[in-house]
Amino acid sequence: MYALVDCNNFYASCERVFNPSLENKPVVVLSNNDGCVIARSNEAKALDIPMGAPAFQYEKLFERNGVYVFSSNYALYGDMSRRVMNILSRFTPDIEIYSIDEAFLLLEGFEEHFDLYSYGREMIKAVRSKTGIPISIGIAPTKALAKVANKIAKKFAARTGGVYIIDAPEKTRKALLWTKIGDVWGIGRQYEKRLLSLNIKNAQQFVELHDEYVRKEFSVVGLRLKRDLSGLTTLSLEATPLKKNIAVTRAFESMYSNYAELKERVSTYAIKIGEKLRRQGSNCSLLQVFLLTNSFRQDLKQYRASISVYTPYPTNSSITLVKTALTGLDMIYKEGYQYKKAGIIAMKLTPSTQKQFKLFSQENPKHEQLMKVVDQLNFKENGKVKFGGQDLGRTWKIKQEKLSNKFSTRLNELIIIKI
DNA sequence: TCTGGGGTCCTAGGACCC
DNA sequence: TCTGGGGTCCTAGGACCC
Repeated sequence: MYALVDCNNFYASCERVFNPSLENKPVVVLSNNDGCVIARSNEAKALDIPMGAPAFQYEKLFERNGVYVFSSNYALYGDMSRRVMNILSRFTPDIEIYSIDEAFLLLEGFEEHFDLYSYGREMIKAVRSKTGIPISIGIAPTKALAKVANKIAKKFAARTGGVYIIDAPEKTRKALLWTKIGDVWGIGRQYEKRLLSLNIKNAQQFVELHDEYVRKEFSVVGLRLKRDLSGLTTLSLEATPLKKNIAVTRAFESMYSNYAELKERVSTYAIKIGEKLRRQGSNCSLLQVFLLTNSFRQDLKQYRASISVYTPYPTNSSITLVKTALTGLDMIYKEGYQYKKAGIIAMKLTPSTQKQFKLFSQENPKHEQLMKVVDQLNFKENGKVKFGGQDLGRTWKIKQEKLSNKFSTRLNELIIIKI
C-alpha cells in the first residue's frame, strides 16, 4: 500500500504556526512581488478567492472580509517542509518527497502488522505536535489511487479524521465514480476538455476506456495513469532524484528598457543559479537565457527571445556563469522595448565531482575555493557578499510588503513570547 | 499601476550517421 | 513516373505537476 501525505493549505498553515491568532481566519499568501494569490486557507477558499488571483484586483475583498495577507516566505516554508518530511521518514524507510508539501510513503506489508487507519492517525498527531502543520493522508494500493484517497480524506475531514483508505474493489469503484475527471492526477485543463467532449465525466469512466485509445490520445503518460488508477501498480516509488534543470526567473517590479539594468539583473540570476548548482553538487554545461516584455500590456510593443549558450566547460562557478549568461543577453537584447521579466535555466547538469578535462580551456582552480568561501559567508551573514557586476546599493527589490519572520532559521527573527 | 516561479516527461521532426 | 532502410541524437513545443 502507498500513502500520500499532503500538508493542508501548506503556506497558510506555516504562517499560522507562528501566529496562532490566524486560526479560523481567512489567510492568503502571495507570489513574488506580491503579485498573485498562491495559497489560501479554507476560510479564504470559502470567500471564493481563486488560485492565482491577482492581488490588486482583490484588495477590496481582502479588506472587507478581514483577510490576512502575506508575502511568500520561502525560507520559512522550505524549513518547515524539511521538518515535516523528517517526521514522516520515521514511519517508513521508503519515502518519496514529491513536492514541498507532499510525500508518497510505501507501506509494503504494513497492513499485516498495523491497523493502517490508526497508523495514519499517529502520523497526523506526530506532525501536528512537532511542527504545528495539519496534514491529510490517503492510503491505497497504487499512487494514483492514494491521490484519490487523499482528496476524500481532506474533503470529508470531519468524517474521516484526515485519513482515508481504499482497500477493496467496491471502495475503489465508489471513489472513482466520485472523482471528477478534471480532478484526476495527470488530467489537466486540455485533457479534461477533450474527455468531457467524449462525455467522460469521472475517473471510473476514464478507467473503462480501451488501453489503445488512451495510449493514442494521451500518450504513454495517460496510459500509465489509467492503469495505476485501475489498481495495477504502474507508477512506483522513486528516490527523490537530483534536478535535471535549475532555473532562476523573475518578473521585475517595474519595466526596464535600458541594457545596464537588465545586465545587472541577469548577473544576479546567474549568481543565484551558481548557488543552487553548488548546493545540489552539480555543474552545468548549457545556459538558456530569456527575456520578455509585459504580455499584460498589449498596448506596448511585444518581444520575447530566448537563446542557449554553452559554458566553456562544465561549471558551477558564479563568475563563469555570469560571463556566459551575459553573452546570451547580448545576443537577444534589442533596444526600444520595455522588459518585464528575465530568466536563466541551467541545463545539461553533471555531478561536480566528475571532472572533465578539456584540451584548451579549463576553469581557474581558484574559483572552486572562492565559491566555497562566498557560500559560507553568505550563509552566515545572510547574503552580504556580492559580485562587482551586481548592484551594490540594491536600488531594486522585489515587493514583499507583508513578509513574516524567518522564525525557524534565523536567530534574530525568533518568535517572541511575552508572559 | 499592479498579473509567480520552478519543475518533469513525451512526441514529432530535423539533422546526421552508415 | 519512378529516388532505401535503418538507426541515433537533439530541439522545440506541448502537456502535466506543485
